Amino acid sequence: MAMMSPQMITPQQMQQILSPPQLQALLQQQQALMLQQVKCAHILTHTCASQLGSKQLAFQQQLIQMQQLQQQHILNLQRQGLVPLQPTLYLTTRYFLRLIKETNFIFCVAFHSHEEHASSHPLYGHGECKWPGCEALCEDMGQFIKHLNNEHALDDRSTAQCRVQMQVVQQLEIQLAKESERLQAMMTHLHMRPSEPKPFNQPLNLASSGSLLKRECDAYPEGLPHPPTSAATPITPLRQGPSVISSSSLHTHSHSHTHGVGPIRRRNSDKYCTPIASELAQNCEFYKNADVRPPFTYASLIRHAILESPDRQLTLNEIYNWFTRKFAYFRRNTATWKNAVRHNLSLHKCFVRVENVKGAVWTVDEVEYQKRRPPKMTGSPTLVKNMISGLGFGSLNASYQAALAESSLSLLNNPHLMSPPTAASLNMLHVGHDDVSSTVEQVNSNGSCSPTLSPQQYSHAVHVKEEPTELEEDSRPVSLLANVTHSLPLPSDERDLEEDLPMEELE
DNA sequence: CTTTGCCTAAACACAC
DNA sequence: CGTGTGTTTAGGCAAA
Repeated sequence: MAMMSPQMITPQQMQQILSPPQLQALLQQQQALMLQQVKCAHILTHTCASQLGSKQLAFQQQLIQMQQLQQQHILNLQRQGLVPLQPTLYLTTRYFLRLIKETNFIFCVAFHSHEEHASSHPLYGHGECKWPGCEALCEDMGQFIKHLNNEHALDDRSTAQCRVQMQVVQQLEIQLAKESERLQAMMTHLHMRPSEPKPFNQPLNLASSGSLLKRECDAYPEGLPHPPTSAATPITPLRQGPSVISSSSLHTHSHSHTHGVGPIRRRNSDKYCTPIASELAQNCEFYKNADVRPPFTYASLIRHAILESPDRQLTLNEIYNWFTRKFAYFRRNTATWKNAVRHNLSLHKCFVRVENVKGAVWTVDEVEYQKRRPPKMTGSPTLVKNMISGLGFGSLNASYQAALAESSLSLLNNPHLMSPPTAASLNMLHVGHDDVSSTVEQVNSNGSCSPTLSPQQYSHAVHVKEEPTELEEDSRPVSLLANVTHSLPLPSDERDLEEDLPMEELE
C-alpha cells in the first residue's frame, strides 16, 4: 500500500471507525464503485481505441468523478461516528476489510496514475489538462494552474461544461444507487439460499466467488435452467476485475480495430466469445429501456429467442415479439430488422421451419448452428464502439450502462483470464461478445429476463492488445487493475475456478 | 487481394 | 387488395 495517498483511509482505520453495518454498506458502495471503475476503464480503453479523442477525457473524467464519490462516501461514513466491531462479526468484516483494502488500493492506484502525486490536481495528469474536452499540455502544475485559470475561468463555456459534468455525476450516482440496490438484492438472495454452507459468511463469497460459482455450476449443469444469481457477476469484482487482464489473451488480438462504427460485424467463436444469455441476463433491463443495438447477430438473437421459449420453437411473430420485448432498439425501424429476421431465418440452415398445428414455427438446429461457426477466435473490438456510437456520446447514462453491459461480460469467468496477468503493460481490452455459447439454454419459468445460464458455463474472449502509443493515460485503468490483480490473495485458489469452468468444446 | 460473415434493402411468391 | 410470411438476390462493410 505504498502508493496510498495520505487522504486514504487504511483498512485498519476503517475497522476502528466503522461498525459492521457501516462496513457492509461501504463495501457495497465500494464494490459498485469499483465495478464502475473497472467498467469505465474498460470502455475507456475501447474508447481510446476508437480514437474518440476528447471523449476519452470525458470517460476519464467520469472515472475520476467516481473515485471522488467513493472517497466522499468514505468520509461520510467516517462522520457518522465510531462504532466498535462486534466480535461475532469480525470474521465477516475481515473480508470486508480485505475488499475495502483492495478497493482502496484500486482507488489509490487510479489516483496515483492520474495525479502522479497526492498533491496534484484532479484535473491535471500526465502533463495534460483533464478538463473535459481539453487536452492542453502543461509541463508542470504551475503551468497547469495558469492554464486552468486562463482557459477554464468562470465563463459561459466553463459553466456549461460544468453543468454537463454535473449531469454526468448525477447519472453515475443514479446508476450507482441502482447497482447498489441490485447488489444488495443479489447478496440477500444468495444469503437466503438454504444450500449455502457458509450462511454467515455470505458476503465473504464476494471475495471468493470461485467457490460460490462452483456450487452454482454444480447445481445447474449444462442445459438446465440457472438461477439469476449465477449471472450476477458484479458481486465478484475482486476476482473479475483483475481477470479482465490476461497475459494469455495478450497474443490473441493484435490487429487493428480502430474502425467499425456501425452495424455489428463479428465472427467470434462460440468457444471464446461471450454468451448472449449471460449478457442479456445481466443487462436485460438496459436493453429493454435503452435504445442500444444489442451486440449480437440476428442469428444469435433469433436462436436465443427460440431456445428461451418453453418449447424451443417460436412463430415468426413470437420472434418479433421477443425482439421488441427485449430490446428497445427493435421497437423502431421495424421494417428493417423484421426483414433481417426473416432473412436470417431463411438463410441459415440452423433455423428449421416446422409445420405446426397452429401454423409454422421456427426451431434451432443446434448442430447446424455450431457448424456455421468458424473455430477461429476473434475479439469484438467493434462492440463497444457500436454501443457507444449507437448511444451517442451525449447519452451518458446509456453509455455508462453499455459500459456496464460490456464490462459485466468481461468480468465473467473466463478460463483465459486465469493465468497470471502481466497486464501492467497492457492497455487494450477486447471482449468477444457475439453469440450464444454452445451450451443449450432453457427458458425461465417466469419468462422474465432472468439469466438462463450461469456465466461460468460460458467462456468469452477477452483480448488484450498492446498499444504502446497514445495510450499512456488510457492504459491507466487497466494497469490499475493489473496491479490489483497482483495484490489479491483470494480465499479460493484461481485454479478452483478454472477447473470449475466447463469448457465448451462442442465445435 | 480474396474470402467470409454479416447487415440492409429489395423483389417476389404465396397464403390468409 | 392488404398484410404477413418466407425465399432469394444483391450490394456494401469489416475482419480474417
